[in-house]
Amino acid sequence: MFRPFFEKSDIYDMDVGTLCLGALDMGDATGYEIKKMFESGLFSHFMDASFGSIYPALTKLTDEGLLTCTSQQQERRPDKKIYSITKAGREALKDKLLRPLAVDKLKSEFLFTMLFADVLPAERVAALLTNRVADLREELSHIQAERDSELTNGQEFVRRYGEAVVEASLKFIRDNRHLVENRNAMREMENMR
Amino acid sequence: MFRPFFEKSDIYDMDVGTLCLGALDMGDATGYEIKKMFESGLFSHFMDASFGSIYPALTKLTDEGLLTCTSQQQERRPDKKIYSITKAGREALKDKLLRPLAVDKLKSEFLFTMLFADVLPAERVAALLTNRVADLREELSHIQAERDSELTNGQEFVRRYGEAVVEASLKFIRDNRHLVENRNAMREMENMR
DNA sequence: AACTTCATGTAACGAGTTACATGATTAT
DNA sequence: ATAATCATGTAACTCGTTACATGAAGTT
Repeated sequence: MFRPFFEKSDIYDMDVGTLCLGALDMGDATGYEIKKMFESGLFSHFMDASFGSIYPALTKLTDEGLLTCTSQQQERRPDKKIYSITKAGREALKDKLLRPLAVDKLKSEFLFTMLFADVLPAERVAALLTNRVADLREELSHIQAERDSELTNGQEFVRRYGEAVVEASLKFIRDNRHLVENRNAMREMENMR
Repeated sequence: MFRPFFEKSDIYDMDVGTLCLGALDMGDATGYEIKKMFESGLFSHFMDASFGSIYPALTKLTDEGLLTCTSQQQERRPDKKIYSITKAGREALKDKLLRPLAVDKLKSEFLFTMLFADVLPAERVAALLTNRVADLREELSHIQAERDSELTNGQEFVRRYGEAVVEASLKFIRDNRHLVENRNAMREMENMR
């Protein structure tokens, strides 16, 4: 009988605090800059967080001694708070990264919608596909833009992974959109086989 | 200047209620069966929900007239409640599906972890990759198992999409794992280029 | 014996988002 | 004029999960 060697509560939860720790492991940054990292760049492809969760997380992590914070005065603006990860912070991050991972789950509104392609107006389906292609192309160009920068092996692996998946999606849509766009063409192909 | 033609609140939110409506559009089911659909089968690849959200959603949807419910008595078990989507329910679903979509976002703990491959123990990285391959293989076999069933074009599109992405991921890992597994090999390859 | 499947439901809790507060500067 | 960028922070809210309650039948 299979007995799990870990409890559910042990499963590594990629919460905002951990995300911030990860971001700061790559260099000092402010909360604002961390948000930007989640919006563009390597991180953006598989994580997200809002200011409303980043700022409190940063405060909490600092209280716990996992980060240090230096304020930099600015004129006519709130002080810039530059956070740095501490040794304890690096250890806490590494600790989290050694825990069992949950299987990733994609939440795709696009795929959910495509499930009903047959009952949706043809223009809607076409627009959905076209937008999707545009989004993927944009994502691809962002990913490729990061090619030049000096990345660790891990970062480069992740970058290429994203690139590969986006390229495969793009190719798939190119090759298969007729299936949902042109319903008659589909039936003809079925018959030809 | 760009003026958005829709408000944020208009953006289609794939909440549990909508997921249930979608599931029931494919045929009558109980809450328990809907949960199973989210755990395996076509739906499972990009959505999820627990009993704690499915049952209340079903009750709410019924109150709103989007579903009807017939109880089926059972011996020594709670009555089976079979839900059917109503005409109003189908319209509500279609309505939702016509709203602007948010760009999908993958939350991947695997990729987040791989970002730090360089500072993680080699065995951890190897195990991560091996587990990932196993998970993907399993997912692929599930997706392929659905091949025979009679699917609508939309469903078949989604099935093949999942298949294509999983295959691409598998191929990617096969071709690129050396990048994070064997750090010296990586450097040698870099020099050879 | 112990666990899984069947079957529904509720309450407590948690982690996040959205919206607000504040406000100068620069780009369109 | 209007909006976006910079910059931080808090409070209300939302949506969902987890854990519990209940309990028989079948599987390992």
